[in-house]
Amino acid sequence: MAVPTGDSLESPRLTSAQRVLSILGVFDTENLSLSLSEISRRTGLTLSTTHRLVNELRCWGALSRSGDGKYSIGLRILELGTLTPQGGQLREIALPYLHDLQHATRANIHLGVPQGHDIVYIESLRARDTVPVPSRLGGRWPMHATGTGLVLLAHSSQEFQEEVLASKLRRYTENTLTDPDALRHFLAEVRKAGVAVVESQLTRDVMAVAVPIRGPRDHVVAAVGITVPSGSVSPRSLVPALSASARSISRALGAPSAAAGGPPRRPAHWQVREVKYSTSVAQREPGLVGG
Amino acid sequence: MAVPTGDSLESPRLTSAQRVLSILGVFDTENLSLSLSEISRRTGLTLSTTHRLVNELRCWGALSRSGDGKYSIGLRILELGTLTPQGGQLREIALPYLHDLQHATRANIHLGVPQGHDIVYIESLRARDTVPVPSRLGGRWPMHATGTGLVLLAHSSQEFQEEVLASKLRRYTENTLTDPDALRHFLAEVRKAGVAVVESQLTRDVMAVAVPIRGPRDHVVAAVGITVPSGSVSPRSLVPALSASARSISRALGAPSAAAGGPPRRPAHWQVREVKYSTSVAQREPGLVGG
DNA sequence: AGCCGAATTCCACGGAGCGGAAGGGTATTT
DNA sequence: AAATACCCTTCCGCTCCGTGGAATTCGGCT
Repeated sequence: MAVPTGDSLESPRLTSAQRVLSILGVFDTENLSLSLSEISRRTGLTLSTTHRLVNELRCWGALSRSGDGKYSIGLRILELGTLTPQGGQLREIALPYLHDLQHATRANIHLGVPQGHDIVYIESLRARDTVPVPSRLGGRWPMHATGTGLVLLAHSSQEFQEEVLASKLRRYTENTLTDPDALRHFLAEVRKAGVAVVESQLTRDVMAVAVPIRGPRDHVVAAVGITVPSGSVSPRSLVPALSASARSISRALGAPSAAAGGPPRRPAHWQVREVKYSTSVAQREPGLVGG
Repeated sequence: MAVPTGDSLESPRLTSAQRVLSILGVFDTENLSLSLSEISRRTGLTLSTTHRLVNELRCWGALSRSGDGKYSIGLRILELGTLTPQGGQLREIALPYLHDLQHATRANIHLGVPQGHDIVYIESLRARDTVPVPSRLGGRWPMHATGTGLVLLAHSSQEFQEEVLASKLRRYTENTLTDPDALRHFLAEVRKAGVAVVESQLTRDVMAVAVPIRGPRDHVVAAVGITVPSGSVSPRSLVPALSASARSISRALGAPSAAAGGPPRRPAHWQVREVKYSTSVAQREPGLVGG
């Protein structure tokens, strides 16, 4: 159905569920707390509608009201977020290894998973005495611009890779890989070497090294990366520690290829119903995090 | 079955926003992934309604579908959760100090903020070689049952304390403080000593030590706690490190009483009656839907 | 005071969303 | 192999809920 209005501000005909979600969607890192009117303006909803929905969200705990009368995201959302397969179990399992890795390398450590064309960081351990990197827990960046993202992309399906390569690839620095052919070549290298080393792709004078993490069916489910200031240390020297950590995490996740010594260890009493195409991590944790 | 009998599940006349939220609400730590039908049953919504709403949520990223066709909470929720004032900035600021604290003590570290009558953990650093404690990031427990919760309660408004004491106080172990008078006495001790030391209140054979963290207006905005196995170390020996960390975090948050170089903190008179809005504690929900 | 913006409440109308029912798929049972 | 029992998906008419405009209150600023 053609849109009859030539108005630049057409009414997007939202469903009521979309209205609710659009309210949550106006919050971002630059808008951590917003007044009712601001929410109304940014969503395009009328003030009365916004008022009613915001109150329902607040009662449920999805929004909270701070001292100045403004609204921000509520703790209930934080709780919910820990229930994601990635942010919950995967992060939980990986965390001790990431701590060890940071302790050993004193660098910034990131753990990321794919979502859409982006990579989302489900953990970000920042070193105190190194360059600040623009990545935080919950942060999202295009895959082609980060070391961890390129690792994930390299191990994605062929069609997905082409889909990403065909999209608009934003250039962040002069080093950002945006040429499809160059990227294809780079991704092949990453697959072959098992590690991605990038320099100043997203941020100048920052080097990143990243390797994949595999899950129960040996699929790449996440990537772990280290970022250090350019020239501080040889990136290659970080690879062994990084690889070891990634392998430990993979093993803890039940990845066959990372199984210790003998045959692939299978989590007992855990019936895996044959799944068609599992792009996400399996559900239950083997439960051997501690010692 | 359309009989409006006095069934335990009567039709609660939900608004459409509540329907959306109720879908998100059926996920918890024991139900990390649910099929469409399960969501439908647990929410009480009809299958077709559930189907439509779930799809809208999935398109937006609030839900994701895993390989086996089940749904779980989506990464977008995780991202949103990092935008909460507590889970975002506060956690971000506190994290390095908590890491140091864990490194020094090798114990479980928790950072919690109040919500309703509960305490919610916005960070949980688990020691590898100690007892497992039933607390995870995003976990929620009654204030009266945890060391951190008791600290927060002790520094809440008088009326809020009474409100909590008047509510049903669940007993988790034989040590759980459930008697209002005993609790009042304990809370007074906590205020006086500036630290809460509890033993096996929530979990047997686990000791917890917790101290408050103060924000810009010197309000207690969070609590940090350590848990160790009973008898392993003297809880008192952990207090100095814990207090130092809490003070560092308070200072980083801009708490006047923790300002660098200032005079030793005096046992503040807590008659700060003019609590305008304490951003967190005074979070009641007077606005009831409908009305 | 007067002005302005924000927040809150009220109400009638219209169409979005609800739910019943039917169709198609897949695994489990007889 | 037929039968059974789920589960997921789609369609469509009716109804009731949500919408948005207007009116009211509140608070800050000149």
